[in-house]
Amino acid sequence: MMTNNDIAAVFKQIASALELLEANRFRINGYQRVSRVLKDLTEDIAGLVDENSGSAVKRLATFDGIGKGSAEKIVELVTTGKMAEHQELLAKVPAGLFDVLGIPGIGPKAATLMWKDLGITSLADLKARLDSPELARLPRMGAKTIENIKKAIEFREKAGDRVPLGVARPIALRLRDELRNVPGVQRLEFAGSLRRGRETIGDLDFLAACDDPEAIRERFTTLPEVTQVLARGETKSSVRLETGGAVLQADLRIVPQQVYGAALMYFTGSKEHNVRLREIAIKQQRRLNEYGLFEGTEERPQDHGAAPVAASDEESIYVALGLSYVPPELREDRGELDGEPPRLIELTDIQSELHAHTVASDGKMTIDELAECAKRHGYHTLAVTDHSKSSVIAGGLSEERLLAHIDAIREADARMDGIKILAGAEVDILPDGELDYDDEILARLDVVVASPHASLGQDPKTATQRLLRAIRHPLVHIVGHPTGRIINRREGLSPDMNALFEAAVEHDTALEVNANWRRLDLRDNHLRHALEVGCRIAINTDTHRAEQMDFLIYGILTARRAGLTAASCINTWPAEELHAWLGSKR
DNA sequence: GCCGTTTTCGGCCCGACTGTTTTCAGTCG
Repeated sequence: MMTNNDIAAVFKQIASALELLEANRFRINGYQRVSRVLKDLTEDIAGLVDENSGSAVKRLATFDGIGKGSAEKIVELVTTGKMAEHQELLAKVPAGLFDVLGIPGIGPKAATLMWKDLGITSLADLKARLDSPELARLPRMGAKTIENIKKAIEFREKAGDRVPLGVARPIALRLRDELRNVPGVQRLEFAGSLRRGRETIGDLDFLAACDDPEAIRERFTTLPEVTQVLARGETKSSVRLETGGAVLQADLRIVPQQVYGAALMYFTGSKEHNVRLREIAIKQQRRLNEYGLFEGTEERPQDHGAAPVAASDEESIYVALGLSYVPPELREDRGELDGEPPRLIELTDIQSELHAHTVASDGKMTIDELAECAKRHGYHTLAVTDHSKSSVIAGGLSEERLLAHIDAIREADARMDGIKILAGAEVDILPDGELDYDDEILARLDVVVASPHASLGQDPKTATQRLLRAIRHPLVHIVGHPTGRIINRREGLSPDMNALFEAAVEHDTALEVNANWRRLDLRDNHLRHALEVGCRIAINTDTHRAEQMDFLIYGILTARRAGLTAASCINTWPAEELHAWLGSKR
């Protein structure tokens, strides 16, 4: 069974092969865009093709970036398991060369030279010949370049995957605060995918405005975490750093304060969003770059004394282009420039936590400690939701223990002021969709969060049926971390998400955005489609220890990326409204 | 390759930095 990601990977590889064969760069861009669009789709392409390959071509070609040609190639790939063009390219380009191209600093020109002139066809080949005189004889291949390639290979092997948001963000906050202490710094923020709240981060981007550029540059390139300085230019520096077990690249861009907004916009990206904005500017006979929005189409207007139409803040640039301000989380070229962006949910909108664990199962806090923690966050309601009996490793509760636990929760609720404590459970959705407690027990609970924990390698059809049963169950309020994926570690279930969303609307069951940064499940693009059909959403931290309640920000960022408004999130509702909704399922 | 409020051809974002260059190519984001 071919997944959307599999198909996207084929298109990405075609683009890489064409780069190595020095094809037209716009054609390469075209294939790259198809790959990106495919990754973002929630419709199961293979399923679409299975139903009717003719209409699948038409449907696929309706997505921006996918034309008739690519649509037909997708159908060919899904129906035959192969794509002629892809196979032809693979016959021309050695497979190992893609890894060489993946080394930072090695682009298509260098990789092609190594291949054609020296017969290097894999990363192993390259590593074996790093010190050979033939390599040094290639054009533009001096001692420094070779040294940089060595370090880049080392970095790539050590750094591995993109860094999860929850690892990168605390590091970035710490570095940001440290850099803000440098004398003369007027503004300093992080930008890039971190500011956009992506679930994984490629590198850390910082933007500074300051009186004394040399001071901030010096501090940045000599931070104790820095292991290598890659660039140290007038306005841009680049380093590799190791901290807290993470290996990352970080960039610092320094600009005058009066163009800070334009630079922040440019540095926040995404690249594709920036390209769209610049195209809009061109249509208006203007030019947009990191120094501002300028009248006319002259190159580098900032060098010729031109005054920008807008530059100091991001919003003024969107407005000058005739657009609404787009929050960073939405800047992904997914249609955010058409029409008015919604008013996105914020951290302070959250008023309840509906998924949290205590020492009764695998949490570290007692009921009282958990409730105090929730109170400190200003919540009006906390649901205590320990694991059910099948989650043996997590100390899941037998029916007897659960009944006693419910009593203890009720007592704590009676004892404590300032917060409503609800008796709940995180009930396993068993592999066949059955729940881990029977209905009589479930009916005694104020809140039922039903979540999949085991058999997460199920095929999509079985997984769909499994989750549908839970969504349709009249006593279930929320389906927790619906796919069970763990970022960079486990794919999780791949059900027909659209079928889940429709059922969730029909049965008034909320779907969770689990805010734990290892999960972020629902993920952003799933959630975007859930909102299109009108699902109710819960954002929960799944807290096991006090500090994990601060994971909420990752759930909020993910939700904002999907365009979630406060009203659609049950955790934002006032107590009476929330309690009434929970009660409607009893 | 894709696309269209200059639409079926002719465009397709823009700038910084490094290294190896005598004036710029390659890479990156």
